[in-house]
Amino acid sequence: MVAAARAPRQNSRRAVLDAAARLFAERGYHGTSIRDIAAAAGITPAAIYSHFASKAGLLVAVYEEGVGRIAAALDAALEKAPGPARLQAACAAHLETLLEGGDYAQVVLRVWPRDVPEATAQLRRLRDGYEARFRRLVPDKHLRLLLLGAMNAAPGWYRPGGESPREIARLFLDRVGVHD
Amino acid sequence: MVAAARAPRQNSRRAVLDAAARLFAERGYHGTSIRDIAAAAGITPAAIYSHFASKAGLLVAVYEEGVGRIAAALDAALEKAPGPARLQAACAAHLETLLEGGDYAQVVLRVWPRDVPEATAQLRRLRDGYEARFRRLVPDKHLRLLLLGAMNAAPGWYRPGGESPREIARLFLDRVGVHD
Amino acid sequence: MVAAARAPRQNSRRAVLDAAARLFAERGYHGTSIRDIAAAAGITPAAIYSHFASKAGLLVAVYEEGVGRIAAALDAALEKAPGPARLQAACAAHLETLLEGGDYAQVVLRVWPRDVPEATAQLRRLRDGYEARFRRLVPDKHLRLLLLGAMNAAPGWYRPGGESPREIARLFLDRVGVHD
Amino acid sequence: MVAAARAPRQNSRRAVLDAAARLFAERGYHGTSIRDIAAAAGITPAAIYSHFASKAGLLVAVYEEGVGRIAAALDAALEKAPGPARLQAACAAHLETLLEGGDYAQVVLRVWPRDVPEATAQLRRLRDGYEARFRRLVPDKHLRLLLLGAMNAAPGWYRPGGESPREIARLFLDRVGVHD
DNA sequence: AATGAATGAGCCTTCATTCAT
DNA sequence: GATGAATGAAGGCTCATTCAT
Repeated sequence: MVAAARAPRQNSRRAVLDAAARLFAERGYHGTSIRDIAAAAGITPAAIYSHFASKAGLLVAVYEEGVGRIAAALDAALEKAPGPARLQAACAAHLETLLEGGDYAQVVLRVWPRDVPEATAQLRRLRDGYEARFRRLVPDKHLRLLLLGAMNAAPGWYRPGGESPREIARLFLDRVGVHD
Repeated sequence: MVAAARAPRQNSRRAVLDAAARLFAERGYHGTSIRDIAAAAGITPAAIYSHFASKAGLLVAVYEEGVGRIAAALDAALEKAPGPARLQAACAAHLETLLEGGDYAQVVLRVWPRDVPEATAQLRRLRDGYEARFRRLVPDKHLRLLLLGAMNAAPGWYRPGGESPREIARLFLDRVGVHD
Repeated sequence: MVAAARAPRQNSRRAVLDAAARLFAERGYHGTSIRDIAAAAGITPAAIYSHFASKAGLLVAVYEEGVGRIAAALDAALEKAPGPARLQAACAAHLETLLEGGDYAQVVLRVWPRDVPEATAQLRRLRDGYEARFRRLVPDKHLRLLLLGAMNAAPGWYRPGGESPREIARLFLDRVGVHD
Repeated sequence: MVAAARAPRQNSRRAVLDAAARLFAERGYHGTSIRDIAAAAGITPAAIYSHFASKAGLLVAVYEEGVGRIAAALDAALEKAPGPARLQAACAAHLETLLEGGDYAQVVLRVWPRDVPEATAQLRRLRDGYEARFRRLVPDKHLRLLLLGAMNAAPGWYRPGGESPREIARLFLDRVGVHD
C-alpha cells in the first residue's frame, strides 16, 4: 500500500498528448521540439516514440482530439437548445471551446494543415469534418464563412475578463441580424 | 552608359525580400530557412546578412512592406469612393490585396507576431498600424472584428475562378446589413 | 491430441534465427536492427532476448549454424568422392552451399569478424574451423588462398541461370591445373 | 611569417577525406559515424557538410579516389612492363595498392555497393570501371574471377613481414600456370 | 556587397537493451 | 516465453549566424 515507488509511469501517453497540445498551442508546431514535449511530460524523448510514430503523428493525434472536443461541445449545445436559439448556442459553444476549452481545440486553429506537409492530408480531413457540422447548421455559405472566420480569429484578440465567449457570440450574431 | 555591362546583379536586396515574402507566405516563418531564401534569391546565405541583420529582421522588413501595401490599397480606394460606398470600397481593396495582391500582404496574415518572440513587439506594432485604419472606418468594435476576422481567413478558402474579392466583400457586407 | 490448439508459436527461436540469417545476409550486421529481425520473425524485440543474450550473440549463433552447414556439405561430398575427385567434390559442395545453400552460409562470408568487435574472437574461431578443413584438403597455402578467395567472392558476381556452382568449381580448378 | 594563428584551417576537405578513408577502411561504413570522422579530421561534424552533401556522398568521394589510385597504379605498372610480364606487373601493382597503398583502395574492397542503398548505383559504376581494366587484361572470364577474387581477399589474411605483395602475385600466378 | 567555410546548438529519430508485469 | 513501455546514447543532418578574404 505504501509502494508506488517508481512513480506513476502509467498513462504517459496521456501526459505526452497533453504536453504536446499545450506547447503546440503556445508556440506552434515548428516552435516546439520533441525534447520540449518530453521534458514537459516528464519522460525521455525516445519514450514518445513508444506511443507515436513521429512528431507529425503526434500532431495528428492532438488534432483528432481537438476536433473531437469542438464537435462534442457543439453537439451538446445543440441538443439542449431548441429551434430558434440553435445558432446562438452553437456559436457560444464554439467560442467557449476555442477560448476556454483548452489547448487541444486551439491547436486545430493555430496549426495550419499546410504547415506540416507530411500530415497535410490528414489534418485537412479532420478540419473538414468539423466544418461540415457548421455547413449543416448555416447553409448560407457566406454567412458561414463570415461567422467561422471571425470566431476562429478570436484567440488572436480575446482577453479573459472582457466579454465572455457567450457574449461575443451574441454580439456577432446581433451584427448579422440574428437576435434572441 | 558603357557600364552596366555585366548585369550587375543589382538590387539583390529586392531579390531577397521578394524571395522571403514568397516563401514566408507559402511555408510560414519557421518552415522557411535562410538557405531556402538565399537559394530562391540566387545568392549566398551569408550575403543576406549584408542587407538584414537577422532572419527576424528580414521578416520585419517583409511585414513592413506588406502592411504598407495593404494600407496603400485601402487609402487609394477610400480616395475614390464617396461617403456611403466607403466601407464597400475598403473591404474590396483589403480582400483584393490579400487574395491577389501577392506575398507581402499574405505574410502579414500568415505569420503571427507571437510566432517570432524576438520580433513580436515590432510585428504587433505594424499590424496595429493597419488595423487602426479600420478602427476609424468601422468604429463598432464587434462589427470590425467580424469583418476583419472573416476577411483575413479568406486566403484559407479562396479559390481563383469563383467569386472575385470584390464580390466577396459585397456578399459579406450584405450579411451585416450594409447594402450598396 | 486436444492441445496444440492455438498454433503454439512454437520454436520462435528458430524463427528468430532464420530471420536474422536472412537479414544479416541481405543487409549486413550493422544494416540490420533487432527491430527488423523481430518484425521479420513475428515477435517483439524484447522477446529476442529470451533466446539470445545480445545482438552479437545472435550473430554468433547464425555463424555457428552457417559454418556447420558448410562443413556438413563438405564432409558429405568428401565421403562420396574417392581420391582424385576429392578436391573437385569439395569445391563444388562449397560453392553450392555458398550460392544456393541459403542465408546462414552467406552470413559467414558477408559479415567479417572484425565488423563486430565484441564477437571478433568467437567469429574468427568459427571461421578458422571451416578453413582448417580446407587446409587439410589443400596443403599448398597459396593454392588454397587462391581457391578460397575466389570462391568466397562468388556471391558477388554469381547469377542464377548462368554456370552452376558445380561448373564454376570445375572451371576454377581447370585454371589451376586440376582436371577430372 | 610567424602568424598562421588559427591553424591550417585550409584544405580541411582533404582532411575529411583522409579521415573518412581511414575509418571506413578500419571499421566499415556503418561502423563509422560522421562524428568520428569529424573528430579525426579536427573539425565540427557540421563542417563536413560544407564539403559533402551526405555521409553516402562522402563515401562515394572516397570510393572515387580509391578506384582512381588502383587504376593509376595499374596503368603505371603496365606502362613499364613489356608484353609477357604484363600480367605479373599488373597483379603486383594491384596487390601493392590494396595491401600497402593505403586506406582509399581498401575502402573499395571493404565496403560493398549494396551496403549503402542510396549510393549502390554509383558505387557499382565505379567498381565496374576498375574491373573493366582487368577485363581487357585477362579476357578469360574465370581466370580473371579467380585472380581478382583471390587478390581482393588478401587484406583479410595478409600480414606485413611475410611475403611481399609482389611475391604473393608471383605465387598466385605460378599456380595458374603463368611463370616469369 | 559577397563568398566559402566554419561553428555550436539543436533537430527528429533509431539504437540495443532492460524491466515490471 | 513474451510483452509494452522505457532508457540513455548515439545516429545523420540542418539551423542561424560569423568571419577572413
